[in-house]
Amino acid sequence: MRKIGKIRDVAKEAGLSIATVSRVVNGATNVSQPTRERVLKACAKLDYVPNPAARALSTNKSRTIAAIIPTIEHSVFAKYIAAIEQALSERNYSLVMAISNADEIEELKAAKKLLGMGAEAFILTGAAHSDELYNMFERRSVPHVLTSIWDLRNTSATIGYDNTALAAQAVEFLAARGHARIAVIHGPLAQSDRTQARKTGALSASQEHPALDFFETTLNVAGGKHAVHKLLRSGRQYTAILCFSDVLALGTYFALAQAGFRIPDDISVMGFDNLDWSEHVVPPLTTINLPARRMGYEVASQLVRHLENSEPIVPTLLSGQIIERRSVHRI
Amino acid sequence: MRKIGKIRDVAKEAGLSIATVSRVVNGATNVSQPTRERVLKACAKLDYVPNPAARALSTNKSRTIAAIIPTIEHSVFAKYIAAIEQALSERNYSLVMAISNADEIEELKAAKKLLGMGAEAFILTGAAHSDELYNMFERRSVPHVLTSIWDLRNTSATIGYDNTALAAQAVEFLAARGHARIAVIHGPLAQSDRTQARKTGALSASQEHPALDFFETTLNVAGGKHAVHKLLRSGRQYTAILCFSDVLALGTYFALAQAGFRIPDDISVMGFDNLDWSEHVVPPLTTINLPARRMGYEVASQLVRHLENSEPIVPTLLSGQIIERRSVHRI
DNA sequence: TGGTGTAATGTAACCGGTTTCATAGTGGCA
DNA sequence: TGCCACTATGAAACCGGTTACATTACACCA
Repeated sequence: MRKIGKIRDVAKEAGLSIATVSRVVNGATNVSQPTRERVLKACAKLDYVPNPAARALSTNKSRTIAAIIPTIEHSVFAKYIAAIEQALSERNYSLVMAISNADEIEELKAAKKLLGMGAEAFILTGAAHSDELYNMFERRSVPHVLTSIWDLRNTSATIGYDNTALAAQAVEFLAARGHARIAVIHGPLAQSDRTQARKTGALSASQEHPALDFFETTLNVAGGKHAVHKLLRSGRQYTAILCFSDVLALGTYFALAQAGFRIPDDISVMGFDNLDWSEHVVPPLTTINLPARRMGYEVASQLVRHLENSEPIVPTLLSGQIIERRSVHRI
Repeated sequence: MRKIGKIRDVAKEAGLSIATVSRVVNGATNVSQPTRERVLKACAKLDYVPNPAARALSTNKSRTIAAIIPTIEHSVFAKYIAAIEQALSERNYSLVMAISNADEIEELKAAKKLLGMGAEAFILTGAAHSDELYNMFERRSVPHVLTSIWDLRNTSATIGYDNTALAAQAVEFLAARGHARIAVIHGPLAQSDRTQARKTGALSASQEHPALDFFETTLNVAGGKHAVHKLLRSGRQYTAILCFSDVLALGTYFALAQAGFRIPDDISVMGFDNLDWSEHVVPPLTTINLPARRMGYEVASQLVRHLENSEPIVPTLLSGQIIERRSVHRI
């Protein structure tokens, strides 16, 4: 097993100084062609890879960006993280990731750790974060962006959707198709300002009509099922169920099937997210497309541009659209 | 905005040497209590956080472990990654992640980048990796473990399941319930040695009886649906469908519903993975539980123990079990 | 009382790069 | 031929920690 060379070894091997080796490795232009080749040959021979810590120490740059997400076990976040990783990778940055379980304390702890590990910038989800976290970012002037939301009044840059408007559109969409009594199923409000925003949006679009009843549950298939059971037991007649996540809609599909309801003949169902399987359920799910992948890509590339060229981070609204499929019926 | 202090500033503030500050920060025991307190106060006052690059440079440790996964958009990987992250986090390590899209070239590129970013160890998926990757690990003696598989003959440590045996068990399970003609739906063989192993296992358990037909498709809900369409068009009468992933099983459920088949009365369906929604589909899916979370945890903790105490990495078999629910019918 | 062992602290070398600045070498031009 | 401008290269300072080793101070004991 050959010994792995350091820059000094490479310099010795090539009969040059370490400064020249460094120049070649970093692609400086003021190196003559023959010299460059000698260095490259020596590098290859010694299997040289620059020590990242040394490099980070002297340049004061780690080329590492941190993302903290509430959970990865919801495919909308998985898509989003995949896009971030890809975008960073293309720009030769690395992603360090932590999962907060939608808990501000855990998030703060994770952020400290990631900062202490050299992250140069942070990608967060939503607007709700501990003051201490914001203070820390402020004091150390750590660039960061809030995603999945779009809010120009926020002091931090936001790149994401207008959850309020989108939920309002969904309600309007159902109302326009004659639905007057709608059950809304959503995840835990306490854990997600985005869910809150959607609820607000739905309410603002209804104004008594259509009538909206909200059912809070856990954000998974089981939660969707439970909510439907509850809603069925309530005895009220709903003509449509609006789920604030396709995952809940999937649970809704199964609970309704079990109870003998046909979609959309007996009751309509609408989702939110447009996950990759949404068009393949039966009947295909009418939902709102959230460009999670584009969001991840956008955040990552803006952050890199900011770090490399000090370009400002511009708050960006990503537009969602209603995807009409077969699960909503016109009354 | 206060200036963030370096170790020298802290030393000056406390009226001590940088060595003492370093000792306190790193929890060395040979520091007197009053001194420790003075240092801590100075640290707090200057908001001191050790520079990770400097630390990594002098200790030659980055406390960073890399994981390369084929895709994150399959929830079994998401669960697994979440567990890795959690385990590493508890031990004060960081996770850097890359996605290979099941492509050896991409994987190699990612590994180089992550190594060049300071990863101390690697977590890979499956056994199929480029020779160059193995050589690189060899030359630089990078600790690594292969997951999702278990193979004592592999020169690298493996921590995972015995895919072959598990698939065989699944076939035996169906055979024992009287199924003589089984359709097996699986993802792309070329991309996954685990899928290949499962196919091998299924074949070894059948020996002509039960008869097995294999349907290769994409690894998602749409793929499951397409495979079922094809299988239905084939005209053969299958009494059971075995899916090598619950995701495919979900597609199968919808395709069968669409075609007017009832599960399990008309045809049985069995899955593989036991994703969190598998027990909530209707009927609840009989499947094989793969302890993805435990696997992630195990890999991460073994790797950390290896890095910190040079403990050897011991290949570990994680047992999967058949979870019998309602989707398989006894003939 | 002097010697010795031990605990607490300081000094300085070192980790492996990048980068500033100095210097050597070269060709062009008067 | 001598000077200049410019390119290619090298020497050394520096990044911010850790740690081996030196030093100091003090308690204990013969």
